[in-house]
Amino acid sequence: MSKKLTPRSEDYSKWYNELVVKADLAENSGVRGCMVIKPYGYAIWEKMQAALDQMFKETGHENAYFPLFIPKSYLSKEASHVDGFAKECAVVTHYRLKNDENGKGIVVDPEAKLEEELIVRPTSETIIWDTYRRWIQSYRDLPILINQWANVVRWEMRTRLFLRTAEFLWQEGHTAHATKQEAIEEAERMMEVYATFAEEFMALPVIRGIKTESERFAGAEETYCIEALMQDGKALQAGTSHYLGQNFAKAFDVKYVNKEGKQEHVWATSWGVSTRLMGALVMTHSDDQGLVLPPKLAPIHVVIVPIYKGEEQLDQISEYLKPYIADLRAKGLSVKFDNRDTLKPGFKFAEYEQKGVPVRIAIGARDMENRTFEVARRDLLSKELVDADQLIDHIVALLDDIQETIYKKALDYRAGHITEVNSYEEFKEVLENKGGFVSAHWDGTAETEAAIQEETKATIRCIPLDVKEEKGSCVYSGKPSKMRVLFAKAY
RNA sequence: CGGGGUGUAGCGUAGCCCGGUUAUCGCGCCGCGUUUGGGACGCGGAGGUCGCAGGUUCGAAUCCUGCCACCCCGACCA
Repeated sequence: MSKKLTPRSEDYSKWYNELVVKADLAENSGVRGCMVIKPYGYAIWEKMQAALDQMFKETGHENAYFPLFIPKSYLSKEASHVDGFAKECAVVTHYRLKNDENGKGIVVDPEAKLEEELIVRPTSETIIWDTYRRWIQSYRDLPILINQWANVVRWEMRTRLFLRTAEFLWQEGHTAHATKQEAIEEAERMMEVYATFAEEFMALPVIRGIKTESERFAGAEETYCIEALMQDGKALQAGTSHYLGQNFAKAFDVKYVNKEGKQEHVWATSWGVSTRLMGALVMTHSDDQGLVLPPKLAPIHVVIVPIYKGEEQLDQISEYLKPYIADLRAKGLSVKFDNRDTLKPGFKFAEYEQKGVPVRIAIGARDMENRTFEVARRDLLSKELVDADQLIDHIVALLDDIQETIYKKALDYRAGHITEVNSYEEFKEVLENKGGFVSAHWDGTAETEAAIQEETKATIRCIPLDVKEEKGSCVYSGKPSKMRVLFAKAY
């Protein structure tokens, strides 16, 4: 790497991009704003998918799949929804190419213009609600609890690897309920699922909260979110869950007959997390040597690097290791034995550190003689000798410890970067010099929110769910305020 | 979409302002040998539409025009 990488440096974006590329997660594809997710990066995404999918199933959801293309007219049925997405839609206008008559290669066949343009989904509310209309007649058909794993396209002005790509992978849940209360509970439940996933699997502490009206999802009545803090002091929205009220049901005329025989519009939610979580993972735990992966999401838990002279010694080590590898795998661990002969151990050490493999075992003639293994942990970059007899138990416990340690580290960092302020001067000073979340009183108006954003680039990340009632006055307007909200500069 | 910057081998780059031999260097890659407890060394070798398309010129990586991609800042956003 060309310069020392530090997550706190001004050049954070460079650090981030280099780290992602060097750690073999992803790269820019050259197709505007799209990324190639490499196998190692995708393996992490698959781990995330598996964990989330199980949590969705445990909360009663099923997977389904809806079309990529959305007729333009669908999008305009819900007024605020179209306002929110119209400016970033990819539009399909034709369905055929032909050879240019002047021999200039392939051109769009003007004869093949679509009667109605198709939008590449930026999110699937509209096409799903158009479908739900046909599926729902009676209260007996409710609730519908469906999740979709898909890709979506948002023609963003500016893209950033993992955090904001033109095409991204995500899951979107879309549920329909007979009552308002049930829908609100669903939206809150899924926010909690996301928070649990972030904290237990990603080792990423998050703040549960609700968005202000101006930050709300286009078409939602309430947007719940989990907000995380990155190492450079910027906030990142890691997941959202929306209570949609009856907005989409009314726009798409989705009604059901209740027990009393009366027609009613259904109540809706939608919720999603995306490959942005990969960005959160990188930016939360990484250090100057590369990635640090939480064991629960690491594609490789343990890498074993042999240290030897000559083929004969390598064979001896391979043979010696067999039962240990089998035992580790029997514990459900993903173990890689790196017996590549062309690279020196030091090179391999550095490579796996860059990739964030949680535990590394080094084994050579000396260790076999002493019946020990050299065990190194990625998070602390420390090494110790472990008795061969205790290896398996040690590794299992070590992985748990790493998961917990990096979570605590991130939690401590965040705790040190939530600052209560009581004046606008202090507000600006903390934002400028320290970063992180700024907890401040706010008068509740969109005008104040916009003015603060204009002047400081900070937005209200959320009104935390566990906020305490507390009399105060708005840091900006001085008007009375009942509680503090969290501001931050955000990605 | 507005402002700024960059584009030369897989990666990182020199050369560009001021046009002129065979386009520079490092890493990586291939072969052989020696190595292997923290990113090895020697010798030999391969690899280039200088982002793309036009133009100016006897001659363009270098000057001009257009386009594309990427990076940064802004507006927008998961």
